[in-house]
Amino acid sequence: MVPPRSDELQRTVLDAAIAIAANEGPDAISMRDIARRAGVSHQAPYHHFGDRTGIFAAIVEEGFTELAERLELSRSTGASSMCEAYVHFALGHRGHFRVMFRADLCNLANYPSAASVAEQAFAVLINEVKSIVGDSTDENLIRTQATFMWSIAHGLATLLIDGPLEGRFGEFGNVDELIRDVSLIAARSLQA
Amino acid sequence: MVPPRSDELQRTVLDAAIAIAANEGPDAISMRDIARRAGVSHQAPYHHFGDRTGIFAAIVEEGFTELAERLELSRSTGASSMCEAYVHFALGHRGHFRVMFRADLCNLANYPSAASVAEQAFAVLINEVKSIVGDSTDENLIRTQATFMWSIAHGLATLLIDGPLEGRFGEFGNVDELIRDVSLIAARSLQA
DNA sequence: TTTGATACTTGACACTGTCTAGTAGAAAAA
DNA sequence: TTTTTCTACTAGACAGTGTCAAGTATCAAA
Repeated sequence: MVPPRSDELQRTVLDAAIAIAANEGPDAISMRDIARRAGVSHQAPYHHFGDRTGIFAAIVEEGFTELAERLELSRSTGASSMCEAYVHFALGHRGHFRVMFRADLCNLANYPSAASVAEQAFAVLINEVKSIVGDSTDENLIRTQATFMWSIAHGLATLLIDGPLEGRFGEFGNVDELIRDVSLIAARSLQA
Repeated sequence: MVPPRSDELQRTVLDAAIAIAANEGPDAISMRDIARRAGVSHQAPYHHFGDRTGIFAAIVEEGFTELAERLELSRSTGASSMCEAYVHFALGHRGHFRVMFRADLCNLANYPSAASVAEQAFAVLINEVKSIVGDSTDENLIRTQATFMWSIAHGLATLLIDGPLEGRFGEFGNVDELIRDVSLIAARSLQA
């Protein structure tokens, strides 16, 4: 077996795992299979990630880091575009998204830095809701509104990725348009 | 090994699988482990379910059957209570719900009866939206509204089950109240 | 009495994650 | 310059998994 002896094995393994998660789901990820494709021994990936859940933690961390960035960027253009940003991130990073919310794959309590960036992404969302309904509003109302907004974005993303929406309304037409329209309804009801 | 020689093995296996899916996630389901606990050989469950995906198909079918019933029952009391019914079903049947939307676990194309009841549940939802916004409304608008309603219910259910909502707003208080409030906002924006 | 179906059992296979114990090469310390 | 230490791997073994193939005991129908 030829050792590639390169520090990029970590990245190679991670990218392979993300691609498999996107196409076949996270459970189809096999450490040995990835090692085989990378041309290294079956134990090489363990050096970089500890164990299988270490790979999932790395994916979660990378995913939430980018999600937080995207949400932050969309803040200036209002709640509707933040919702759109959430859904578009999910569609563009299926591999990450499929892992990020699967608590059974990886206990974030064991990976503090991953848990921290997840926390950060949620904070952006809640701050946006606060800036719309007013920071001084009843705590309970803010909770309700934030949950509403998050549910819409998360639900639409999940349904689009998992497939039950596909082919259910004729030939489906323009997905981006559907995302925009749903996001607009959500943002409108937030103001009211 | 003592053969229980009872037709109830199928039910025993199914219940064990559902319980494991609810507590540790569907991927923790092990055919051999379930067989061991049921006191039968490692191949006994295969007689009833064909292979591992057969168990998932059975869970999907049972889940969508009950979900369709619950949604149908809630129709008389409006869109808000249908949304509540969806979320409460998910919380009360975590094992089923966790499997029902995981396309990677089981290709429904191979299990027509499961696919059929799933289709039926979605139809109830869409019919309700039609009866609210008006059957003659623009096809595209109905699609948007139905997607909106489904996303809210599905998103809230998923977030509650997967845990990211828990402990994020103080001690969380009354979950039923949160579900009702979010459902009310959603139903209100549907009318507008 | 034979046949056939049902509900299992047993054994084997390839594959998995992970534990343990190495090793080749480069950098740091003596 | 030699020795030590660290990094990035390799190699072998183990228990556990889903699944294929080939049995067997029980019972109803022909």
